Amino acid sequence: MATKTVVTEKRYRIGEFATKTGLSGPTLRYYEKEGLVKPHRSDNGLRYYTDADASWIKFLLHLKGTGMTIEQLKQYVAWRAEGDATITKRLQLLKNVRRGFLQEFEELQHSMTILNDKIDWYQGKVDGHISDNEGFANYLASLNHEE
Amino acid sequence: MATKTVVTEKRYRIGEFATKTGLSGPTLRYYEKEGLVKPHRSDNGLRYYTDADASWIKFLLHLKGTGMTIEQLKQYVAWRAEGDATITKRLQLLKNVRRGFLQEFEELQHSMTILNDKIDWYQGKVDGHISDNEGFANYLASLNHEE
DNA sequence: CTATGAGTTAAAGTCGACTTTAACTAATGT
DNA sequence: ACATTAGTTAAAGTCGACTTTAACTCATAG
Repeated sequence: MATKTVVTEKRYRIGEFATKTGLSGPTLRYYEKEGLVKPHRSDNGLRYYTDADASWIKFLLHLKGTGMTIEQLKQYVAWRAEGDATITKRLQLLKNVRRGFLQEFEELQHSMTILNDKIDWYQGKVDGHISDNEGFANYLASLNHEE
Repeated sequence: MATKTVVTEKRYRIGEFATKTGLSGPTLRYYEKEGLVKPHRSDNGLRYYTDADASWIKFLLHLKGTGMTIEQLKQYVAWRAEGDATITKRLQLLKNVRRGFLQEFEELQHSMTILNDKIDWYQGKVDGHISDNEGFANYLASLNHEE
């Protein structure tokens, strides 16, 4: 009789998983304490994570990247655990997050413009294109940005 | 002999200036303590700010918005106080800030894509376009984003 | 001229998001 | 077997960026 081979999903212990996700071990434990991720335990009591857990963490980090706080993520995860009944709540939460994010995004673009102008101005001074005593306000006025 | 009228710049006391800049009084004092802004004093000892101070604060807030920390702003301000000898240093600092900011910007855009996809997925579930048991991973795969 | 609302200072407190410490147990290479 | 290296917990500490408190003084309308 041939040996039966059970294909088991890869198990990552916390150290390897930390490397994989770019988080630290303590941060993973912290996220777990906050209920954001639920690793599994091997028979010996050590945590292990799977590739599915990695996808989940990545998704969470993207949400976090859009400005969601840990508290908001906890709310989202709590609703998710409640099942389909909370789908509209989750959708609403994500839409609110997107609204805030878009707003922030516009401000970022404006700041980027200002930063670029300032860099150009300094570059001009360094390269001698801008007279020694032309101020930045002056220079800005010479561009056509609204403020 | 006609009365001489000296046109004086408007003076904002801290409360009015806080409203004008969107910062709080304590925050303005904090920034002052960190050397980011130097308000003036009237004869009675109260702080006052001018429109030029407001422009300066706005500029600082834009830099802050691009990800500069208070410490970096302090460095920038310190160099600025040293005069033209530090222009290349300041230019270099701002360019570094821009590099980091652009990098962050790309990550933000990616997160935005994920957030949008997730919202679309929820919307699909709510509207019934997506079958009850199609997971997000599945849905993502049906789009053509790289990850 | 006095009540009420700003403004003053220095110092302590808060908050979010981790990080570090301490005191342990488990796994692994030689 | 033993020395490293990795993992375990709960609790305390850190850090950046403010915010709050306390104990004052100053400004101004009635």
